[in-house]
Amino acid sequence: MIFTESLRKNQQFQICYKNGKSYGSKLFVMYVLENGTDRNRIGISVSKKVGNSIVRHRVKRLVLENYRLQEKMFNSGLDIVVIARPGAATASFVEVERALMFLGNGLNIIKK
RNA sequence: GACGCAGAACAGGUGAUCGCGGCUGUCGCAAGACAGGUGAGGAAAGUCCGGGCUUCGCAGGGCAGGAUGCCGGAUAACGUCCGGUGGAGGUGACUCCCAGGCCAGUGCAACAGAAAAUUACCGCUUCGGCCACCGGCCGGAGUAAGGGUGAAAAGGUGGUGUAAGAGACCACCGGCCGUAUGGUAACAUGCGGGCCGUGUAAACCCCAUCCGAAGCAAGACCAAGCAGAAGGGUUAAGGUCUGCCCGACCGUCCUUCAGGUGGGUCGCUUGAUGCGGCCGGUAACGGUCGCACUAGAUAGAUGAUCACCCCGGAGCGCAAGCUCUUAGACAUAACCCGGCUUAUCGUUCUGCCGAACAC
RNA sequence: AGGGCUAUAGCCAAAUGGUAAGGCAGCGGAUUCUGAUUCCGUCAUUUGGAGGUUCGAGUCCUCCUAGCCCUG
Repeated sequence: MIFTESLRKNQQFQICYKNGKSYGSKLFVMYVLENGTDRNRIGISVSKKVGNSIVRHRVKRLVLENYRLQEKMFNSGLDIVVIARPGAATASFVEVERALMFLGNGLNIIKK
């Protein structure tokens, strides 16, 4: 991914939760915060309640793959945190794509 | 043939496009770019055992504690595996079993029952006395066959015997002791004696064997950075060995508050390794020869889309086949091995069984 | 990585291997003109699941399943 790094430290997640804007759908909750750089940072959080290791890993990959394919459509300079809800365990690639577009439009971070 | 039993292997495949982590090569001061090749499992899981490895005051002894528990073997070791013995199940192939010791000691056995371990309620027999028609009552002695209770009642069944009975005696069965034979042993079989305090050690416990502790966030090195203060103990207290004691070593240690870092390299994958042949062994396994190198991430790399084949499901059809649908089960390495346990859609192969079913 | 705890009626929970206490709630009844209070009665067929030891397991043993906690 050209414009994007990943969020790693718990502290960065906490800052995003505290100060960022949030929007939710059936599958995911998204937090967005401007980070003051020209690059995006994305963090994906999948809790144990969603499923076992296989399921959690798959959800993470689906979200990351979708973001990668749609990367150019997003505004830059953002910290994005995506939290999976239990319904995401059985979601397909297309369903994840729709959910992410819906959340992006709701937070006004998609380029027209 | 189907069903069944045992064992082994596999865990969708191929192609195209986009994408990720190591490795190698080329270019580049560097960041990085390009190319090639490589990249999860039978359980990677649960973390239930065992070992390697590393560190610790690396020495040592005892108690406590824990684990194992028929016999023999395999192994680095094991609670694992293999072969036997005994018991249980099945027609059978075969499968299952924490299977030492209540004649060392202590404890427990509710309710019922006379009695739950040196028992006698209802009974049975006999002797004496009294009342006296058959017979009954009281007392003494013998006895444990029968009844009833219970999960379990002092060997069982049948007979001899007797006043009534009793392993008192006899036959068979069971158990114990001794002995002989076979077997490395557990044990089996035979002979003789002879009938003896029930069950529970997944109750405490006894006996035999084994166990130092912690864990790759172990541990080693490099770089960067900071600031100390207060209180307490101080020759018997402390020093990462879970507890206690002895012994030996060190010379300051502990608590609270405050401050700094939270980066990198190694450990890190060549190993009790895998595959194949031959030899030894009933087997587990061992020896030897040849070939192979097959993930090493560090918030943690394998995914997505499309097409075809295969598999599963549904419909049509005598069948061949066609159409539609679904992308599959369980489950993601984190120092490494040997096991165990648990989850799992299915497919294939090998050997075996014969009660019932079909031909 | 290492270690510990819990699971019993809708909720809170007790029980030495021997009849699954008790309270709250619910339901039915009594008392009252009606309601509250009070009193009586009722409510576990699977003690988280599977197997074993035992004459007999909530309890003892083994293996699982959930949930929670501690240390680094």
